[in-house]
Amino acid sequence: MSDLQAVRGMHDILPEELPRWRRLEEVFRTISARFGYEEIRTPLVEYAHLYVRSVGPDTDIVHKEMYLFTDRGGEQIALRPEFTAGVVRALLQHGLLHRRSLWRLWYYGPAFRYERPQKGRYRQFHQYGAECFGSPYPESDVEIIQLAVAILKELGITTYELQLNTLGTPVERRRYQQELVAFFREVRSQLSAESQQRLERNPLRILDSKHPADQPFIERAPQIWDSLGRESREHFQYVYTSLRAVGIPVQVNPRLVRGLDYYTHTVFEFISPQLGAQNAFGGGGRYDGLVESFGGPPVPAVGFAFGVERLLLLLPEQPGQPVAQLYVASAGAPEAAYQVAMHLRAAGYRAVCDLQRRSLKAQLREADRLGIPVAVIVGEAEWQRGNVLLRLLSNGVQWECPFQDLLPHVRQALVH
RNA sequence: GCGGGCGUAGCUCAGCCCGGAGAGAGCACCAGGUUGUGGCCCUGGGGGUCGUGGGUUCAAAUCCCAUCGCCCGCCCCA
Repeated sequence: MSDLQAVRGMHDILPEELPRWRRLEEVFRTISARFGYEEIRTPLVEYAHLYVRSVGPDTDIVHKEMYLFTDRGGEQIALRPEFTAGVVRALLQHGLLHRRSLWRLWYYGPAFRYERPQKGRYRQFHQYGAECFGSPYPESDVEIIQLAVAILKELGITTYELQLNTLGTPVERRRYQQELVAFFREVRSQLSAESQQRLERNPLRILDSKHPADQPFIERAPQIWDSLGRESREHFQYVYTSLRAVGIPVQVNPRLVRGLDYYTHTVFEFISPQLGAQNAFGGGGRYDGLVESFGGPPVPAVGFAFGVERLLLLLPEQPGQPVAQLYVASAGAPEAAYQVAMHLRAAGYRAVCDLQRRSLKAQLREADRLGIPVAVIVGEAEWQRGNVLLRLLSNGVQWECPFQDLLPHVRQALVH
């Protein structure tokens, strides 16, 4: 069994689970389109350096979670740990930003992080996300969040909280970070070991530490709000008030900082109490400096991503659909039954028949179990007369009809 | 990367603490009862290296060690 085991943290999606996945994928497609977002697909792998530059050299993602390998040409390659870097790279590589000043894009697919597996956390996981390039204005932040909310609404997911914060401009953010470092240095020895490390590597993250030892200092720490200029405040205020205005409940969380280095201004997270430790099932924010830092024009952008596996944990059950509409059973005439099935398929019906040479009884049991509503029974005697039997599995009503007239009879049988 | 819990049939689990006679139950699956008719019922049947490896013992599902996997918390994030 151990050699017949999927790689740790990797999961099969079995036929019975696929209806729910397809439902999600369909909603992603239709709601994105409704907002005018276009799909983009980028490779599963990129040069590792891309993520060092975008996500940040001091983040855990780059530090210890990337799947890295050297290809046969000696290049350092990474399995994508997220999508934004690849999307920005594609935009620049193909010069798309010269063709249009605004791009609305969405993506969906697997991503990889070498983490300890847990419920809702896998090494191969799926993300849906959307990015809007070309607007520095808060209207685009609001649109991106509304897109996310529209998807949740369409899926029937209602028990969640949307948390919102701002990190200001890169300059303000840097200034704030320096203030934070200065503040926490004073009490360094009293902080948790993790936070002492964060102080050097990623000080903002001290703010969302769960460690009890850190809490009193976090409460007294300087607030980002005080480091912001007028424009940043107005930007945040606009986002907040217009979300409230359209009835989206928002919780301002001044300690929400998120783990990627490229965020500026608006950051947000969707969290659900149903998920346990991995309670964030979506998140995003503005990243105005990223495109330029890649060597492109100074194009502002905002985006977000959902963790699809976590969304799935929140998704209400779907009623299963039967694999076929018709079961063509044979009573001593298997070849004729196969012929009848092919006839029905040619007419567009989903029809299956027995492949195990089983008894009629077993065939009907199978049909019932599969939830197939109508059986076409091809019996030797009736076939001699050019007829077949139709049987409604719901109530056992059964009748004989000429094979010639099968299609109208089937149509009628399926109405019941 | 750290701490804890759990791995027995396809699934849910009992048995393990207090080692010993055939490795069990329910559900699922297959067949028969109806030699051409599903669901309910009855009868029978198939299916298990007790996660894996090692150790202790006359004897290990049961005790010990290691290892792998899953789950929970930390961490991280979607």
